[in-house]
Amino acid sequence: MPQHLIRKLEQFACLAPADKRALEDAAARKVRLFGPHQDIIGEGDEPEHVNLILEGWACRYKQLEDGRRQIISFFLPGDLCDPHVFVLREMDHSIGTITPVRLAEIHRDQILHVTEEHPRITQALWWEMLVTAAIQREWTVNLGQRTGRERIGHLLCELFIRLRGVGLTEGDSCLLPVTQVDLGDATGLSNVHVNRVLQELRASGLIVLRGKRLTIPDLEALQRVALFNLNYLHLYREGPDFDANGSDQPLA
Amino acid sequence: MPQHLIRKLEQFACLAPADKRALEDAAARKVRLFGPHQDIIGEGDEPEHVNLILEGWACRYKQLEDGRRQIISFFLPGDLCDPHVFVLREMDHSIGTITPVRLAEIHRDQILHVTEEHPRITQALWWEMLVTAAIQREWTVNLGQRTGRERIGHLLCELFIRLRGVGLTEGDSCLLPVTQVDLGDATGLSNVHVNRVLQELRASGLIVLRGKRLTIPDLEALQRVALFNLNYLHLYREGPDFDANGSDQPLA
DNA sequence: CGGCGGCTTGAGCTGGATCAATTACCGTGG
DNA sequence: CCACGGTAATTGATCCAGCTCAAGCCGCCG
Repeated sequence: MPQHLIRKLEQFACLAPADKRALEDAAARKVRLFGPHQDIIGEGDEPEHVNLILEGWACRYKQLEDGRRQIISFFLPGDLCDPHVFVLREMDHSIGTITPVRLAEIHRDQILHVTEEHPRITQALWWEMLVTAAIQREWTVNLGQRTGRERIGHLLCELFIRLRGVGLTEGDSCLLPVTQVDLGDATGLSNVHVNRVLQELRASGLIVLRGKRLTIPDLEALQRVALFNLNYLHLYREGPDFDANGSDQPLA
Repeated sequence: MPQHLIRKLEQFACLAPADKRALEDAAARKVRLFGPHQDIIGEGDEPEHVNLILEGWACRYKQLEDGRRQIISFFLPGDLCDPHVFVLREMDHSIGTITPVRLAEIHRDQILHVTEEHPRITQALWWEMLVTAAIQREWTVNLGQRTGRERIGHLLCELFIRLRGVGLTEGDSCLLPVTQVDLGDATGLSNVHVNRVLQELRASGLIVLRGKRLTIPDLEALQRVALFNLNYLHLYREGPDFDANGSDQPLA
């Protein structure tokens, strides 16, 4: 079931068949379905388990008292919503679906068990946590320094490359099941302005966007326009003989 | 030496004397001094150890090719710069000082050793990592949704409360050793505009700022103006009989 | 005393916001 | 097959928060 997670982790580590089976097992215990635009967990709730997105898109968001809403990150298939969140008492933000979502609820004991038995997975989850943090930092840069066109371009690059990492692109295109309002909430722009920026990107041939399908004919060109530097996604890969046992896991 | 770190962690967990000794020991091995406006580690470098700020202010930042610079987070005394960073091959951002800084370089094995022997510390470091991530998310909201005055107000609230947590406030005031350019780089505003916002906050009596000393006569008022909600700092505290052994550590 | 980094202030400009329609795109029921 | 209703995309017009440029000022240090 969790092919996407496995595929993602394999960008970093080589997992043995037993590792994969352990992940499959953990993700099969409890599967839940959500409709579009539904909260998976809300601010103030107590997190009880780790959610693994199996299918569909979701997002982390925060709403200010006066209604302004910021999307803090997108969750794509294969993404884990905080593999450790139960250390904290309550959620300081919400997680909601964008499309219909199928997810696996993984109990904390499961996580504990899997990571105890499978050092490669532990190592790979560390990598995934650190990359998630790096993405969050990059969003800070995006919102703080980039212009509208750069922000949107950057976000599209990131999403495309992340989707590619879990096998959800076809050639130079992918699905982009978000509204322009969502894009605005993620980039700190108004929906009207998002619309205009998208037109501009279309007009300069940097993207093709029809319905929910995004095509990026020349990814490098878009990256250039958006000042997108791949390094923060840390997509190097350890050698095939990589063995997590050989390198100690910090904090573990 | 690492009183600030200990004090910070004690906001969350009760540390035994042995725990504190272990932290003191780890932080005493290798101490380094930096001048102001110096890089501690740069983008592209390979991280070799964990840095613990003992004294002074530093920041994480990222510079775009054309010179635009975003401060991604501030490091205050007691802050750890990524207690796990060596999982990644190279830095995707830089860390630089603001004031002169005294820091402890902690070797990864040290961290490993301390966390193996001291579950309460492990738990507390998890808490600190998660709060760091929450702060990063809040910055995303800050940059994406808040107005200039709200952004600056929010940042000042956050810094004040974090400083208070490590014992570096005196009553309603603290040191704020950053330039207005720095504040601009952190909030995505121009230095000129930062200046005007500060004037405005001063004029409305929300802050007193003379030289490097910031006074917040009415913190709640400033919080209200900045739409600052304390919850993301997770400053509840476990009971005095809290014992990390009783609650499993995830991923460990 | 002169130089320099940082703070202030003024003036004019603009990226992006807001407000207000209008139009395209469904999915649904008749 | 079409009419209907709701959501999302688009367009136009106007406004403003925050930017840029430029100059002056202040305090500190060599």
